[in-house]
Amino acid sequence: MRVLPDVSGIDRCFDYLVPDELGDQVRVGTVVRISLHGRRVGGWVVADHVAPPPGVRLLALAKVTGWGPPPDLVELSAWAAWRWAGRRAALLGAATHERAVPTLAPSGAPPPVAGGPLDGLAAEVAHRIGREPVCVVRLPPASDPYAVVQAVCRRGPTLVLAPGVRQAAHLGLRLRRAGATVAVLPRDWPRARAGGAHVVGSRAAAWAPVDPLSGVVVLDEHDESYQEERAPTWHARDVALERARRAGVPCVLVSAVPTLEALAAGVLLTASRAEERAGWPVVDVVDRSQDDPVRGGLLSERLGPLLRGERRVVCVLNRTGRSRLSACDRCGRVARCETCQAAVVHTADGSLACLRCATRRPLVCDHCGSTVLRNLRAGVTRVREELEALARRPVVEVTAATAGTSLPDAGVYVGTEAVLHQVDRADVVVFLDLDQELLAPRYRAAEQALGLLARAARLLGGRDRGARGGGEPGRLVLQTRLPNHEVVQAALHADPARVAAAEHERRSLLRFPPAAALASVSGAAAGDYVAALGRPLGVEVLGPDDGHWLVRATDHRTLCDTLAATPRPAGRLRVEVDPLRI
DNA sequence: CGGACAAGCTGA
DNA sequence: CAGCTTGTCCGG
Repeated sequence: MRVLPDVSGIDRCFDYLVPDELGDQVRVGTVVRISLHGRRVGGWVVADHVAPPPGVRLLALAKVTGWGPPPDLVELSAWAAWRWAGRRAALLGAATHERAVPTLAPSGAPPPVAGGPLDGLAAEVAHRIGREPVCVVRLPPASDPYAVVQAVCRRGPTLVLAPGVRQAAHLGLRLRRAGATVAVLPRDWPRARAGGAHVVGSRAAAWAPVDPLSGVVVLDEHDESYQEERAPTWHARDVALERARRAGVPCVLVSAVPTLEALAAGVLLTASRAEERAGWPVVDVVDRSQDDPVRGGLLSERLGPLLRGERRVVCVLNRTGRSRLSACDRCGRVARCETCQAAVVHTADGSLACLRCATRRPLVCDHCGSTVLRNLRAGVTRVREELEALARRPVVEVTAATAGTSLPDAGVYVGTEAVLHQVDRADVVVFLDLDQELLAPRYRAAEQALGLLARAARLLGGRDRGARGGGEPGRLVLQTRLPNHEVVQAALHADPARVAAAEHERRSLLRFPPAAALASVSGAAAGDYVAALGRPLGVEVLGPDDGHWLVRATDHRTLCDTLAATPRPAGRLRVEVDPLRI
């Protein structure tokens, strides 16, 4: 047996003998313990009937721990280790239950899923998945994707991915109520391994066993939580696509705002224009291009009546703290750090702090000594105070720091994008400074901004939302100096294709994914590694920028072959293939 | 990763 | 030169 040890720092296999009494328990994927260099470590069987290298005396496996991934996922882990330039053990770890699984309960095989006739887009999906390997279903934010899931599940055991554990659990419940056998990952891993069940889960479930795999659905395909943040930075959507391709089964990518990666992978199916419009809220564009940039502030006149009513309002501002940029009211100079010249932020305790080098100083202009500083870029904490004055009712601040705590009930919330995860419904969502998203110095900024708008749209429901909210449609208010930006126009016209078209052109021109393949290389050993890459045809190296290099290649094959062919120098090194935030 | 072993440094 | 640290190598 060939075994890959689960030890960071060892990314190679060793051969062992299988004792006769364990023979029937050991197959490709089995989790075992082995003696390696005098110590006992865990590992996976990755091949059997191997010819060991000549001249080595084989040891016997020390123990069989239990069930691991099936052979197809063991093979997929080798592909993913290449694709994301990482250790194979990290991927096999994702494909394995966290606790030992010594035995499996026998699987029954009851009817996979019940349900009535499908209509509209779901019927179209049911029809097309027979002939298209990959379908991209653009479902407006307020639409329920359940019928699409159902359409795929009818074919047999299906892998369904949702961006969060909550959504996955909810979906599992609905499928069960419809009479299906469902394993909700990670809890029901042993049941999934036994086979005959649909499997639902979040990112890691891309590695869940499904037997026999009959189809794959990825919900909210654009959601960035599908990418693992630690290296190897594998993406559940791409793992799902490859799994489906290898198994020869359909893969359905669902999103209100499909990524260019998804659109490049399959055929696009959309609802009718009328249906798509109905699934987006009413959008109010507050054009601030004529407002004074310094004195205008973040709260336009349009907000007053919305805030003072009875409606539940969520305001989004992706800046924490009180002020991210201040200028002296007397001499007009921007407040900067005297040590490193970065802009200083105004902290809650009333001092100025540099986020780059941690220097602090009192609230004084370092040029003219004035103590009056004007707030040019208010953060959430400051805006909460201003909103409360304007709304004349309590305003609750929500940031990533308040996640997991129960939010106080209030009529108005203000927060970073975390507020869109923590509040589950709203009558009005206001993006106080959408330009910050539109102009963010990241190549995916437009897609990411539209993703935020889609998430906000889901809190609001469609423009035809029924009984709840007193019949008034939800409103999405966008404060911007760029009213003609394609992201604003896409939301306004419920037409995400406007962003896709503009982005496709831009990324082709600038050679950003999916028009090229990228990897970000950082860490103390990054320089040595990048030097060792050489300059193969079709590969270029950019940087370093702040200790990060970018490796760009014409396609993933070229990029990943080059990365795989380069030995890793000693020292810290992070290779991030397909970085989302650059 | 972590044990083994070798080479380098310190103090008597 | 013992006793310790630091570095490099390698595992079936």
